[in-house]
Amino acid sequence: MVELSRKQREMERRTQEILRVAKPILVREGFHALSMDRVAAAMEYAKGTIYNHFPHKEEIVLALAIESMALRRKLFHAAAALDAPNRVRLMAIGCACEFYTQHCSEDFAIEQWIRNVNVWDKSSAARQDLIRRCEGECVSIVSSVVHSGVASGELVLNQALTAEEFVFGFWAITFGSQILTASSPSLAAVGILDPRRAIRIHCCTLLNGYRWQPIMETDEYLTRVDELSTSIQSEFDRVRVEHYTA
Amino acid sequence: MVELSRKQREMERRTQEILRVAKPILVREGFHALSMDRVAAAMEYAKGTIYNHFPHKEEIVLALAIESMALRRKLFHAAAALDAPNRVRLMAIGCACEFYTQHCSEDFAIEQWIRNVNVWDKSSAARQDLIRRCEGECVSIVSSVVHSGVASGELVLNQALTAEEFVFGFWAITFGSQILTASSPSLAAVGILDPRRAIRIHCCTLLNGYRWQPIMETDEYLTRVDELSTSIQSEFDRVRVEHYTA
DNA sequence: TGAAAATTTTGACATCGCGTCAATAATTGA
DNA sequence: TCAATTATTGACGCGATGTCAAAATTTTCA
Repeated sequence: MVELSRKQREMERRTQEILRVAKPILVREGFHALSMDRVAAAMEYAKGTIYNHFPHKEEIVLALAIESMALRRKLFHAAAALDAPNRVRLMAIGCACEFYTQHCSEDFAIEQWIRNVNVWDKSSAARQDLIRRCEGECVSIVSSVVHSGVASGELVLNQALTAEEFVFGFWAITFGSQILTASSPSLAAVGILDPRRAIRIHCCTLLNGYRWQPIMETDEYLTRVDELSTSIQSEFDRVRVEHYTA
Repeated sequence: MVELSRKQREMERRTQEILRVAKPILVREGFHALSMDRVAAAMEYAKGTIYNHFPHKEEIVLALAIESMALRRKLFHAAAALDAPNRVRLMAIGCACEFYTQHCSEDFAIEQWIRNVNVWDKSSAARQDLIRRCEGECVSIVSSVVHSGVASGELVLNQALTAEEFVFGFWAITFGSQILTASSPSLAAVGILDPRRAIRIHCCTLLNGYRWQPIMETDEYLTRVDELSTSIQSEFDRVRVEHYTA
């Protein structure tokens, strides 16, 4: 029915509005500051109405995380779609990770909330499923590049690792370095001043260690990543803007 | 004065008792469940008395994290003290990380709380300093092994990376994989069934990529890490038990 | 159209946790 | 012994959560 559909659209529109109100509170003032009362006040609705959309604030957080992860997936997709050698496409996905952390820092911060047990356990199976699927798709995008590399003979994966386990290494080092950079109290004090550069070098060395062709020297790699990062920036920007305006 | 000192000792004893009560609540039921009222009730003191020891629960969490990180440092120290080639000592530190995550899982979980901005920002500069120092010491232990490797000629670090930046790569990949393993919803679904093994392989490849001598093949490395892990287990256990009984 | 039925919104309410602080209890010093 | 000092207590104000009966609004259908 048209009427029902209109109501559903209105409902959906307000759900989105709740998320728009909640996001800056969560990002700028933290989970604690995000209260149903406050969201309701900001929207000029009663608290009960907000509870009609989300059973608790954890569900709001997961809904926000789903949007954030969708943006990540789009960036990964754009990077993998590059018309370039497979190793370069993998580098481009690395650039996507860097772009996401730096220029979509709110989304990066929101994404981390899904790792909080309290948030995760309290939220609905439906949203948990969406998260799982999106994360799986991100891994798939990367592993498809790895599969291409194997298919084209640029990379030989002996029986020791599957493509997904190969990806896991880069996932871990990228994710780990970004979390540590964002949250480690002693990083600068200990002499790690440019963690991004360090990790780029490690990724290059790891790829060389697996003999992914063409082998690149550190300096060459750093230069190429810089160029790649610059050249792909506008495409990433386009994806981001489109994501936010949609 | 003896009297004053006795009082101080009693105060200190009770501070410890608070931590002993708080730890299982935090670990098993989460930050939210850890309330001052509950700690007070469990200890049969009034809430105000607990507030004489800690100004808020975040400070309790940081105090617990300091203990947990001290245990990590001891394990790192034990691993680095091994009478073995430098590359093997580095492997042993990797084993220490694995041991810590698996067999000191409560401490591993507590450690992560320091990365929560709300917890971190709320806590005292004194405890923040202790955390920073301990983390710095952990990095130092690892980088001293790297320095040994460089000094003995087993590893050539060109001007691209400092020893600390070198360490950062292994820190990131180890930390990242352990967080992902503990909290990533899609890991198993995506086909990463033995993340620890995958990361061991990645670390081996990375070390080989940097040509840290002696170069090891994957299979040889996996076997040696298994042996090493088994042989060093009892030492780690000793360190852990001593830490808990102290 | 209009009135009954269904749906949505509202905000008061019970409950719980935080952090404070004046009152109370315990300890110390002389 | 008693005044002074120090430590403990728990009631209190505040703010957040999640619920639910009452009120308001929308839909249905004669």
